[in-house]
Amino acid sequence: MSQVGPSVDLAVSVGYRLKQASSALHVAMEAVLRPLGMNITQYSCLELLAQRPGLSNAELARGAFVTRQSMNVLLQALERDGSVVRPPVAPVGRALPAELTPLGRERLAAASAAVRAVEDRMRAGLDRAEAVQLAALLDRCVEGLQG
Amino acid sequence: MSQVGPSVDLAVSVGYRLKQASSALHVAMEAVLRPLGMNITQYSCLELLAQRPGLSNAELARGAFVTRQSMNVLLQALERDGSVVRPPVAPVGRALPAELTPLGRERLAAASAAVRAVEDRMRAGLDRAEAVQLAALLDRCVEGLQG
DNA sequence: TCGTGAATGTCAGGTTCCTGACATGTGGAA
DNA sequence: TTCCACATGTCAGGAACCTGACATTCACGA
Repeated sequence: MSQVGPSVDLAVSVGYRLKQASSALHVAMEAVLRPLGMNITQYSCLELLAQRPGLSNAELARGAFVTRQSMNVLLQALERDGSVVRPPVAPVGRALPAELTPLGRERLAAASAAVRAVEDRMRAGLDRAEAVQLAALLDRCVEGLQG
Repeated sequence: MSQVGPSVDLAVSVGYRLKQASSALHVAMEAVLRPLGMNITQYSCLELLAQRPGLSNAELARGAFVTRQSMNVLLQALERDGSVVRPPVAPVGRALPAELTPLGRERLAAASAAVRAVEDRMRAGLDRAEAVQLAALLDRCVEGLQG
């Protein structure tokens, strides 16, 4: 009984579950970040910069799964409010390595705690082994879609 | 060595993998639906109607993880091109039960085959048991986030 | 040496989705 | 009955993201 009609059976579709889980995570993250005056993409950008200082706009865009253009306007906003700094001229090529400011680190700390709480809630029904396995399965899905 | 700093470790974050997988699926689905002149949300709407005829605008919105307002403009477009019909007056309450037309079913058939191919590609590296388990784990994540 | 391709930053325009708001219809509680 | 909470459909305005395009910079090969 794999498939009766021409349709994708949403009740057992991995893709549908994926979208559902992603949507729920999106909503939950927006809910906890809004009181902090922060966006999901803004948070992603700051988090990426905390773990890999010096990332360029294009690299940040790939890491946050948005286009260079979207990340660029976001970075300009983060520069304006003093969370991020970029050199006025590129040290090599055209890439401008971005860095967190102390203010950026401070804003990230609050956001990161809130997001970690959300992630913990998401994994509440999973033990450690299951969480690891879920991550591995998702990785293989990405490989299948990209490779 | 669970966590050294205040940050969420993206390299092992389930949430990050989830966003990555969802993004890859989104890109892949858009790529196969674009030649058919169709949107992801449009496809979701038609697929939902195929499996549960008579769904209202609000119910379709919840099923496709968008707002009523977004689904409404989408439904109006699908009505204009003749894929969907809604009664001019609500049979009960304010809900207008939507139905697929033969044209809508036809357009869905092509889209559904394309999407199924994408989903198969996503599960290429997973055996049947792993796919079932992935779906179950994602379900538990949703429960954790919503409950 | 030169030119070709790839990657980057950036600007402009358009599309999609969301938030806020309002009117309408239903069902239960006072 | 009457009132109030809730759900639905719909309109208007704004925020976020994307596509298309262009100039600049580097690496590689003819």
